[in-house]
Amino acid sequence: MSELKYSYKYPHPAVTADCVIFGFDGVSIKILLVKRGIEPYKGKWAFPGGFMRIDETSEECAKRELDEETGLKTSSVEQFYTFTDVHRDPRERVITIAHIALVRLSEVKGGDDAEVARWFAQGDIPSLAFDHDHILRMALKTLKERICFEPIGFELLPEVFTMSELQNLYEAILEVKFDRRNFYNKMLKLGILSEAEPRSADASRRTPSKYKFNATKYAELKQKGFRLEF
Amino acid sequence: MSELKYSYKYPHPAVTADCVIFGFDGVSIKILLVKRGIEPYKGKWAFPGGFMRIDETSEECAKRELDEETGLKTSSVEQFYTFTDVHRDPRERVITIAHIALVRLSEVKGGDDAEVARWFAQGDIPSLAFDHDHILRMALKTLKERICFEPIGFELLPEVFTMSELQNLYEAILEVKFDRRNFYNKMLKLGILSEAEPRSADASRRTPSKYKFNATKYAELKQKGFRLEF
DNA sequence: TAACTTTGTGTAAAATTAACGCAATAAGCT
DNA sequence: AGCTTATTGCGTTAATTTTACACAAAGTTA
Repeated sequence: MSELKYSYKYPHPAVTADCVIFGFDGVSIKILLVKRGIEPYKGKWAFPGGFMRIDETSEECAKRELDEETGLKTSSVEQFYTFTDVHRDPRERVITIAHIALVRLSEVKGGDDAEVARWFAQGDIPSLAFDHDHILRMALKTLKERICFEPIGFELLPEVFTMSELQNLYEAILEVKFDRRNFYNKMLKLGILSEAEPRSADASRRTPSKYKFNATKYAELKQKGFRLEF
Repeated sequence: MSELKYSYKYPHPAVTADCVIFGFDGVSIKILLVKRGIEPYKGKWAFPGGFMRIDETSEECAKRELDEETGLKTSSVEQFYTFTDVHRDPRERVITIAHIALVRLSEVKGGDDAEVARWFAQGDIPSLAFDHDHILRMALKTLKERICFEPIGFELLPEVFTMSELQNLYEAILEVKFDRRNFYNKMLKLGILSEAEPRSADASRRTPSKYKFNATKYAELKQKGFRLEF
């Protein structure tokens, strides 16, 4: 009555997919963690993730685990590094394909059990299970690099946003400060923003213009190979 | 007398590490392929690689396979993407962690069996085994990105090189042409080059200056976070 | 020998980036 | 209500960087 039904000539590592989930509340970056309910590292916070099934790709696995553990559904899931340290899991040899997921906080319904899944501010992350501290460092580094090549920010912002929100996002991810007016000019000149509404006449100075992401224009730019410089 | 000695409760994919090996002959990029001696894809060209052992990381595996299949030893091996398509190997479920290796052609001794391993010019690659065509496309894309952040070129060039060789390398990787004088100025201003010899007095105009990579200066630059713009 | 290539060293114009000014007006405070 | 502060749109100017070429010396090729 052995439960070990799957046998191989050579040892096979287990393969998992983990998800580093980023959100943005208009001011700072948030990261979603789940509290582990079982050993090892029971009670510690970790990234959602789990064992890859034999008939799914790592991205499919990451999305499935994300949904199962947090109820979030997002199309923006992409691998960024595979962690293969021999002793990263005390149970058996496990390698994990780590993914970055971007979700719109504005679309997240608050129904989650806060004891199980919680958003943490970037500077407020507790020590994590497994090698997830290491995974987090790599994820943050990757996010910084990607934001210069792809307008990933638009996956984090609501459909319609202000220039200040966009700037806050870039500043939060890149950990720098920009001059508001120069940032404004640079973004507009890029051409990947369109004004959401034609700025109503009664709008006063203090009411900011609303923008949205222009996917068509971005596709053209991407074709030529562009890069955001900061 | 079953040979299936390793058993698990759930199915485990096999994990391999593959190596896309780049070399540079002073003019163009070369890629090292090995001819497969066994099925599947027997007789087809492929990247060196093989199954990861249970006690080694993917990089250790990549280096070991590289050595075993081609006799090359290089320290510059780094993963760039993990390929997880469900049917990428007809035998069983195999995911592969793909690596980029950079080797100095000047240090490669020609003793290899040309029937088994051969350098191909970049535009001259035959159709490859498995999903290795896909892997190659990704590797070339990754190389283009990395060369803007790290002076990986210096792993491909001999210890001492001329400015033209360096420019040829950048042009080959990025598939663009630069103005010779502007490239020269930009590279010198960066400060990561030192003159190898103080340009002998009898050297005529046609004898180019020799440079080498200044690792100290690069470390300083890297600290600040730099980027090569092209 | 003539035509061409390769190398070192420039320079001037064009484009981009960085730094900052200012007025209008909403919001906060007493 | 009156005062201060913060936010937004729209500029300008100076510094820096990028781009496009010029030219002479000296090998190489035909």
